Amino acid sequence: MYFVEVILPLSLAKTFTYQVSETEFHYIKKGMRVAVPFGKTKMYTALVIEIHQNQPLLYEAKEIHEILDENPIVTEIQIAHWQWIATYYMCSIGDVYRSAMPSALLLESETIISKKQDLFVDETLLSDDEFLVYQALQQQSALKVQDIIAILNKKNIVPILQKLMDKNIITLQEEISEVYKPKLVRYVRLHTKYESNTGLAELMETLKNASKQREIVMRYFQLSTSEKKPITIKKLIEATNSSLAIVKALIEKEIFEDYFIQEDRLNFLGKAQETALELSVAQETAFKEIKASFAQNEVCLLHGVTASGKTEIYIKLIEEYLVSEKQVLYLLPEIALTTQLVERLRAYFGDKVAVFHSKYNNNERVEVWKQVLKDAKKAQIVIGARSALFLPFHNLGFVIVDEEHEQTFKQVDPAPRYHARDAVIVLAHLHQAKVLLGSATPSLETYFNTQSGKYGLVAISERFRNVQMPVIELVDLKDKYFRKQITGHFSDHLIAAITLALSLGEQVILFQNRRGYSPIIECITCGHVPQCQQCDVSLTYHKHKNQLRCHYCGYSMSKPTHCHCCSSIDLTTKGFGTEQIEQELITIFPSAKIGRMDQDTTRGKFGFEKIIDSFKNKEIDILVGTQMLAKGLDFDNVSLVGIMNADNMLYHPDFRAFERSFQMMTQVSGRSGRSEKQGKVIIQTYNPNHNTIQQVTNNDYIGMYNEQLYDRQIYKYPPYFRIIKITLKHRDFDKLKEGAMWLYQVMSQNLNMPVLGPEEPVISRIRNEYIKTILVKIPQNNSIINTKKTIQKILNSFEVVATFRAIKVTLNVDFY
DNA sequence: AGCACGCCGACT
DNA sequence: GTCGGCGTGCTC
Repeated sequence: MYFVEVILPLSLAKTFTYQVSETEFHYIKKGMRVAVPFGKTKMYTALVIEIHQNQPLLYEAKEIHEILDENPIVTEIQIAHWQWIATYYMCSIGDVYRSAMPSALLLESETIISKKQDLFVDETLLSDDEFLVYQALQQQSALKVQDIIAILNKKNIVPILQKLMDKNIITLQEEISEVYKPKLVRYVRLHTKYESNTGLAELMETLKNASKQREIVMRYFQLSTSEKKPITIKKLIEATNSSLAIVKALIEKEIFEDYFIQEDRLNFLGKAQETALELSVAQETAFKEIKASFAQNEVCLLHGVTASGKTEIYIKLIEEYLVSEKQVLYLLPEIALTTQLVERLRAYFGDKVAVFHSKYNNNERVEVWKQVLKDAKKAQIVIGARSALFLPFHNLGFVIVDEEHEQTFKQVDPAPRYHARDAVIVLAHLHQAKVLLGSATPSLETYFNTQSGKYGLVAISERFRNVQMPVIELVDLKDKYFRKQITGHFSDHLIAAITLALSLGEQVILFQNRRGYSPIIECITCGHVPQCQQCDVSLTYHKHKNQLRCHYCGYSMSKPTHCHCCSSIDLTTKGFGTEQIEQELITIFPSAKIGRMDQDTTRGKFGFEKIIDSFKNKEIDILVGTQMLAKGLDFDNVSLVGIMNADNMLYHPDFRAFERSFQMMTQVSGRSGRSEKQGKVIIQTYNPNHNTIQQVTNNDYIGMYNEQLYDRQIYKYPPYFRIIKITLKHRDFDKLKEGAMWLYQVMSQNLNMPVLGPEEPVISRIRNEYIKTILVKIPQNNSIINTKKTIQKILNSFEVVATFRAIKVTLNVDFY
């Protein structure tokens, strides 16, 4: 007997065993997909990871439904990598499988309802609902479950279908349909009967009274002789300035016939334009140092100040790996950044560059997947956000993780909650490839690894083309308020600097790390603050839409005219966001053009690009935005960056608050002065003497690193301790509290390390679910693997307790 | 994750 | 009396 071991795209810890025939046994290879029945009704796309002859003893294995691939579409390295992710991040392999594969390759079955052939139905015996379904089936031969739900306007349709089955009127069928659709382009050619010369004369004769059609035919001949290649319908219509209807008429008359050719979606037609790339002395030195470092270490950190020209070094390195025919992966924190970079890389590498990220549609993703799988030239360099690391590389030689410190590399929800930087280092190790991490403000962990000798370190301390680092000036808000030198949220100093920059035709960026108008609306009389009904947060005021909105669940209500508590009409706002800054700018600088960039203005597919483009084209003088601004964008006409309030970042209840504040302020400052002129940065703060702010001002990364590292050691945080966060959620507060306490006690008794909690997070209720968290801090010298095993065992016994089973538990390893 | 099975409240 | 709510358990 023959069996295969498969992974299912479900959050289940186990693999499953299915029976196959002898022929199938010899055909199937690891990494192929098979459709399998699972449970009573469902069919899933499973992935074969083992082929064996060990019959399961406790159950009878079902047979697979069909084999979906001719060749493996997942490599063995990938399967090994997925298994590492599942173990390390404590999730099921099914979770990894589901998020790693483009969804078009992972099909679920759908129930198709169809009417039995040639039957006589006594319609009077049908209920109303049954009759409606029966009637619908007379018009359409097959219906989906969703269709029937829509027809009957009911959620539970199973009983009705059951009755129709009993009456022998319908049958149900499970169907898996391929979602991936190759792109087909429609072409025309002359019908075969006119190919001969006599046929041609005959054709002209038939068309002598149809001038437009005749013109098209004539034009077709011209095109086919001049182009010497097939002609698309689109081209023919354009060339003759006619319409599809006329061409269709010709096809119907059997003068033309149409046919389809499959086309590749990943067609970049441009050619590499730039060839010679000159590195500056500093860049050249760094380039050589990186190569030297790769002789020793698998991973190297390139720590270059903002605008030090890291991209040019990346390009030079990529070139070297292309020569040795290796695949290159370039990871970026944000999709929005890809456009700028893709253009730049394509200028050098032409059609060898492929792009992969989650905003791509399913078909495009499948095509990138297939190109990478066959090690095609047109996908030799892949640029993508974190999910690109799941592509089926065979021959990976080099990985770049740009802006390595960015939190967006860590997936928060859903599982697998992996960190792309760390996961890709493991992947590179499996391929024996090299990894270059790049950042102006490296994460503490990474820099720590360079200090311990685990990673190599290469630094660039000067900007590209000798541009100077910006001057950073601090404005003491306390003093300014005392002297009444504040208009809205702007100090006189900042206003003067903006005025100067505008008068010189230069652009300004203002940074405020909070969207909306103001985070809180408060009643002056009774102090009441409107809260979200479902979450434990106050509602944020959005002036433009005159709404109060919850940033956690999206709930919104129109702005109240009076206090819901005491009916007073004296309402005031507290705190401020980008929207309010924008409003104030309009009154202070009425002639300036002002743009805003935050989650609210960058919705939609090209929202981000639109704002960036109009800023680049100088259609915007002052750009106000949130942290999106900090993400490695290049503008050369920005001479001033203003940070509206540095303090709200510093006092986040998070052990990384200072590190993050440093990174964010340094990155935003880096947007200033990218061409010959030295840029300026103005930071408004109530704490000008705060260490972190001083470190930003002095561009003192090492100072920040040493100070924070000391704190991390004292307070038991990474890199000295690894942290696993366990989140518990339930609608019933008491049940949650009891369960969390039980879990905490068992864990602190069984784990020989700090266990903290159960704690209520700052936002302790979201969408009507209460939340508690427990933190486990694993010291450096402890075995991470054994600790995770113990935690898993404890969680298993937690699930056995009936009252706790309903509590949702999520695990987040390295949750920062 | 789905989905069926099974036990209790609100309707004809 | 039934419809339909969701708690529980299983899926090779």
